[in-house]
Amino acid sequence: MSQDPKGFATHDHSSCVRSAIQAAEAACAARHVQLTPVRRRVLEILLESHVAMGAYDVLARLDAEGLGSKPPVAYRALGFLVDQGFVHRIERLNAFVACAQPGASHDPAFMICRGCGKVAEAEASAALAQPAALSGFQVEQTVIEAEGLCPACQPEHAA
Amino acid sequence: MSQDPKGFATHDHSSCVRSAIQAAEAACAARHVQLTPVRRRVLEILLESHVAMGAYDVLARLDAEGLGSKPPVAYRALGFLVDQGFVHRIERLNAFVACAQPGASHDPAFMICRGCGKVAEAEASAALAQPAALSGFQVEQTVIEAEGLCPACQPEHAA
DNA sequence: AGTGTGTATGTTATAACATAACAAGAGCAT
DNA sequence: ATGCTCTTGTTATGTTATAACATACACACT
Repeated sequence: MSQDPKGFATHDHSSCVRSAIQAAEAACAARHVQLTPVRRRVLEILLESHVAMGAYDVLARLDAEGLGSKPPVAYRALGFLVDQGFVHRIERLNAFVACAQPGASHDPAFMICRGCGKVAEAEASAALAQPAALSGFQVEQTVIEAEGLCPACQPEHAA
Repeated sequence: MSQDPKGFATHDHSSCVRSAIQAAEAACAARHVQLTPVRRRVLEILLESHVAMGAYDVLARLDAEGLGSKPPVAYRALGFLVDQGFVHRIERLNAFVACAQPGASHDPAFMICRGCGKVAEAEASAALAQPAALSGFQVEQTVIEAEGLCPACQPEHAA
């Protein structure tokens, strides 16, 4: 698929959230796994923005809401959401971001704005297919993360 | 350049080490920075294998040799080596590996074997060029890390 | 109702990774 | 000898992540 990366463009965020939650609910039902209150709330928290959050930031929110105060609570919920593909881990930041394209590609690529922290999701070209084939390496999972500046955070060059 | 990834193939490792050290010495001289004993030793330690090491593993080695026992010693040396391009940080592992291709590309891509831990370095195709252009994102640095199995660690399928 | 099973959560403790901040030495130029 | 810069030493702490064990809850079977 050659989809628009979507990430940084302004968009109807509330519908973005709604569809993500619905997709998660549907997927959980289909897979016979539970979107429990903690798990659902963590997903909602991450969906509030397209900014990546650390596990302890998420935990602080849970704590404030009385949903849990100890690290494993946050890590377990995040682990579940990552396993189900509703949330992605950003290795570069040791942080987590809600999946922007529910149902779309696994092994996505990310563009991380160092200005505003927003993370956009894009299609991962098979970046290592050729060298892997050459060397006989069997790729199981690929991390592709670019850091830089989103359009809104770039210094105006013309004016 | 469309270079052989080299990584997992057996090779003359001592010459591999020698050339890396020489390249580092030359580069340091050219840039008027110092390859001090600690820095040099850290590079040598990482060069002993193509396996990524955590900062604390490196530190343990330094400590055993009387070269330093506190985290900042290791992190400073590693930071220097990364800045100079002699060592790469593997985000996925929170670990460090000696650069296998002194002088070659910046922004390399890595293949990480989950069996033996070896890390091979390859050319990073411009994996995000297209989506970045589409969305107006200005890429400054890219992390490309594939995890999987190197040829030696793949279960024999035929026999 | 009682019991077993599986899944999820609560809690303690600790492991693993990383850096801020300040003190002290070493080399070199003035 | 004084000041400057770079490097290292050290203390303390911050940040990220998980192992291990206890508890609870739901459902299924008898």
